[in-house]
Amino acid sequence: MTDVLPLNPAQRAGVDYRGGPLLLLAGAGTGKTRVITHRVAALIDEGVPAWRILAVTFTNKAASEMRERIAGLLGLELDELRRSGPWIGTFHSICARILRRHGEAVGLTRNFAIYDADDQKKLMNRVLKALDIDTVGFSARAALGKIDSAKNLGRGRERLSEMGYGEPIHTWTDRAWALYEDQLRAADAADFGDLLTLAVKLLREAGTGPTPTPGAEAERGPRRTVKLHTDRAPDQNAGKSRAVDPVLGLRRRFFHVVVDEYQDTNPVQAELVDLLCSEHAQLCVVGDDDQAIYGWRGADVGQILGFPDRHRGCEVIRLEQNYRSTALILDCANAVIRHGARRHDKQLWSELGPGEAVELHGFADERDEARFVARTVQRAIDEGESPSQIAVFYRTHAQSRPLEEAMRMYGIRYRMLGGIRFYDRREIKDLVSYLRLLTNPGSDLDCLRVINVPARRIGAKTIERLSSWAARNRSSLYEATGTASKHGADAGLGKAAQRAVRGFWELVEELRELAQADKLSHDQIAALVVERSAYVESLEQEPDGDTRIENLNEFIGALEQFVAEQPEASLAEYLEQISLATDSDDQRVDEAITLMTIHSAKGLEFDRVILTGMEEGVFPHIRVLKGDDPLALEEERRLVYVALTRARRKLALSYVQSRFLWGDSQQNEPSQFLRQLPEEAITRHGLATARRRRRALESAPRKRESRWDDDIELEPEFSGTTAVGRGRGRSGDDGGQPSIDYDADETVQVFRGMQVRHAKFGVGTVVSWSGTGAQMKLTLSFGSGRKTIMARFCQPL
DNA sequence: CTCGCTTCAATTTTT
DNA sequence: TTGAAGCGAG
Repeated sequence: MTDVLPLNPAQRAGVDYRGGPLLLLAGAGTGKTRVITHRVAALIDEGVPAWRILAVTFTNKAASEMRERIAGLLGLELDELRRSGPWIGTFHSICARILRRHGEAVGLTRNFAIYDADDQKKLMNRVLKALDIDTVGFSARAALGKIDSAKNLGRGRERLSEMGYGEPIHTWTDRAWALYEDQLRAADAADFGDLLTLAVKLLREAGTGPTPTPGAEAERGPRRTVKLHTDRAPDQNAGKSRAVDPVLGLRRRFFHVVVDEYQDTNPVQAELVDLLCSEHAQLCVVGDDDQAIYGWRGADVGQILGFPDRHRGCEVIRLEQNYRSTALILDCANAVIRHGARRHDKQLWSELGPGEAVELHGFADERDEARFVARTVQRAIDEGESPSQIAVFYRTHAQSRPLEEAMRMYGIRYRMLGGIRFYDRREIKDLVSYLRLLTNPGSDLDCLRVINVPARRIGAKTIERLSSWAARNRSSLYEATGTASKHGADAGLGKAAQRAVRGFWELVEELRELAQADKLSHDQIAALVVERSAYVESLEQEPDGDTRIENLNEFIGALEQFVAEQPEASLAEYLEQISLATDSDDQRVDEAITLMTIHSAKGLEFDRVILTGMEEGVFPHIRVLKGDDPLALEEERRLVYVALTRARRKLALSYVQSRFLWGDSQQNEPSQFLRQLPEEAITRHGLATARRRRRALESAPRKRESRWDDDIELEPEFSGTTAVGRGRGRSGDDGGQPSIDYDADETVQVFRGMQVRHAKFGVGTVVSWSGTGAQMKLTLSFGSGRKTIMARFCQPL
């Protein structure tokens, strides 16, 4: 993390090598980011014009971290670095940037919108309806899945039925795809796949031409252009006598290209890299085949494995010294990954000493597991560990709920990555749709979304009439509202409907004029949308209205900040940032621990990691076990590896015997990956069912006879129920409920998670209790912290 | 036209 | 269990 230590020889080589294509195989925690940032900084330091440098990362977070660190190394302010113009971003953001500038050729204006998964699904549903496709087993999701995989392979609207998706059903997909694509273009929109495909198409069709060599400008370029070129990027002095095709210019622009997480690039992305590498550019790709976990998104590990073959004279440098984790943790990670096939061989080692053994815990069910997690976290925080350095992982989002509940019950602050994003909230999407409609009235999807939000008496029937009018007159839905509100009888609308539609149209027109007048900033426009549409008033009527209104304000606040930071940027560019944002891009909250899937943990590290749900069918996932793709299991293995190598000092894994998931409870064996952990690196902690647990409390630990973990010693301590029935301690699930006497004639059962009200502190949740009757004290968790209070001062809710 | 009800289907990982 | 889509009553 720090840049205080000197680079080790391999890292140094990665920074300094200039002899051609370079493959940097960087195991987890080997200082990969350090090498990349030092490399870019060194290039700039050597006089390579910064705008000639392209660095591609996997997440926006990684991109901003890289920017900061490079700026730091060069002693520049972030703004100075930005102005000097290196391109640092994710594939998607770089493509979006290219398309904003040059997208006309592929049918996008500079204000095009980016459709997220939700938008895509809505659009596809409309398409399927329009085509009258509602065959069983043909969902929008399935169609989009096929289309997306095709796009990840670099195809654009070819016939899926001819692409190896041979089944008859895909003639439907062909038709659906064609219409879907038409609708996207008509709406001036692109989906995630389009960003890549269209950018590649653009670049590919820009043709080829002579390419400048690095340094050519300085050595033999015409004097006058030297300055121009070395000082400023071409697109920053647009309009200056440059006859060259600007897109072709892009292909010749970069002298140094660095790609991070190369193991997770898919074929389109690989082609994009090639297209952006001018003939003499130095390409440096960095990655770890052991951490390839995006095969399902079209990424191809073959890309990194075969890189040396595809690039003649390629230099391969291996980073194998791990600076992150202690040795026992690495032993586990190495052991699991060693079972994998098809990988560049490497062995991570660490000088940090053995550290603590990796803990392996078994539980009866997911609630026990969650309690264990909460208690472990609580103890760690009590002992001074920083919550921001603690993470809990799971394979799928579905596993998060019991964990969240346990956190709330214990009053532990947490944040969750990858659940419902802030920008996915209904109210935010509504506002965004309004904003998109202002810049882009052709977007039927957005029009559809807000035409009756807040409810203004425009229902399905009216919308249907408007759409068919629009279809007949080959206009957008929004245009139709405009016309219909003037002479609405054309569309067959009744008086009331006409008035309602007119109201909507006038509202949007007014807002559009204000937006186009350029007098108001984007955040002011957004505030105006909310105000004029009376959205807040309608939210006030709803159950969770307050929260939603707060969210809107937060959104407008964020927009205001964006305007302050980038006054020149368009609204479309801000909305782009939103579309491409992930939760992991959010700022780290210091006082909260993090709950996330392993996929979103990629690239992160924590002092303490708890990996939950290590069961067959959960991890490896059931779809992998049932499917017939042997490579899928390998990807699960790599996922385990990624999870384990996130931990710096403390690592615990847990599994349960019975898990309630998707409506019913399933009994699963411990994950096969657990068997691969070396005994000498782990300590085992017991599993017990609820019944056995009680027995265990009475007698000393003993062996059990189940096929389940014959070798596991029962530990009465493990799941926090030792004090059941004794009326104290952090317990209180099954049996032996203690009670509070509130009044002579009223006794109330106490249970953990129970909500009570205190006159001064408000509503809190029972975490634990001690004493009985009038002497009983409750430990309560309030939003602000915990308090221990006499039970008789609390009211049950 | 809206609202509230029922039914039904889906349920990995994400830019 | 959840969410979305479909249906009928006011």
